[in-house]
Amino acid sequence: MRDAGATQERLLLAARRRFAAHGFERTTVREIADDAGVNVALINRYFGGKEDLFARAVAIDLQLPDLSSVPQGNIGARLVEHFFHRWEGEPADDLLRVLVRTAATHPAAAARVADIFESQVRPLVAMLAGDEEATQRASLLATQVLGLAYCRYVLNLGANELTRESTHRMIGETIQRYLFAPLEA
Amino acid sequence: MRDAGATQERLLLAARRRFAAHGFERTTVREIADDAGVNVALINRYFGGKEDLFARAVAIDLQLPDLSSVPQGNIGARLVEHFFHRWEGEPADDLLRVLVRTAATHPAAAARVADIFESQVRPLVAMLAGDEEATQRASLLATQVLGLAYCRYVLNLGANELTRESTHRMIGETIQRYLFAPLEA
DNA sequence: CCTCCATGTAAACACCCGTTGACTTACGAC
DNA sequence: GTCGTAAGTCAACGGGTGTTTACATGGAGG
Repeated sequence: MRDAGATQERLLLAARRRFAAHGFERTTVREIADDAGVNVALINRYFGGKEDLFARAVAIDLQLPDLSSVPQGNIGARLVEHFFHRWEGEPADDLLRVLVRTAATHPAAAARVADIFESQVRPLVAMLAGDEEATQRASLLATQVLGLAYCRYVLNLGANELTRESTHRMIGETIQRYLFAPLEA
Repeated sequence: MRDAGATQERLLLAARRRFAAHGFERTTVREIADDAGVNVALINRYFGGKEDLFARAVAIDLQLPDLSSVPQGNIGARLVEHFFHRWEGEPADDLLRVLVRTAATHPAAAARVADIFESQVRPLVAMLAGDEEATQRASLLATQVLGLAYCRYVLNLGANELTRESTHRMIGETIQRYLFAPLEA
């Protein structure tokens, strides 16, 4: 009944939920502790403080799919499918939302997004489209994917319209273009 | 030297700057008052409180350009040009940044974005592409434009790469597709 | 069964922030 | 010139939040 590891996990889960829903500044450590069903002081005991808990909560892996066996013409669609699945499929859908929401106001989260971009997205794009234009293509891709996440999962803007099949296709084609279409006219 | 209107303007300007740079929760009314060179109490006297000052600070008009004389094939490019000019050209570039940054965590700002979307973007799209698919096309457009703003002006993600001429063209083509390309396969 | 340490609790501390009310100062009217 | 009112200042209050310290508790080892 008294398990330090389990309580740490419950605190992390509650923290991600709160941070994802209301951002860093608007969530209090007491709320998180209440959600987890433990005392507030344990946050400081186990993580050091609110900031450290936050850092642990946003230590997220994108789990980008293996695209080595996907035909080049289908990669855009495959990526969009992956992202939608990632955002809506699992119950722990807060994993990425917390990042997109909090990165707007919390420097550490913004740095984490930049890090994910550098270490996970850019290498993948480089592998697909070559090193030369990888940074620019990855930047373009980021604007569309993060924009989708920002509108749909942070602002709930036009949420009803963004799940339709045609939307997947339209955005998939955009990703495809950003990856492979010639950059110069 | 003692001009109520002028001090209110100075307070609004300082507020927009702070809110744009650090979001709503992380900026204090004392900072704003100091920037404006006046006493804190004036914020409450003139605006009622921090929330009301914020509401006034984000009362922004998109100033979407008149597209009636633009050939249909150039509308995407024209819109992208307008957005880049709007974001980078003027000194008061905080006007939109404050919205995109704060909407992630402040309900009033999120509501304001939704309102701008409904009252300014959707009608324009409806005029260009017809009422039938206007909502979906406007939603798609929003994901790309807000994503660009979010990456470039909130996160500073790949900022160096996103100003190039080719980027304008790539994103302009995306806008063009979201406005006019057939939605169904 | 007793003891000891990790686990968890409770209360208080220290600080910051938004707000308020009483006070002071400048400017215009007469 | 003086008087009144708007413009601006000052200091204090009240609430909330992250953190800390001292205390309680439960379970494993002797």
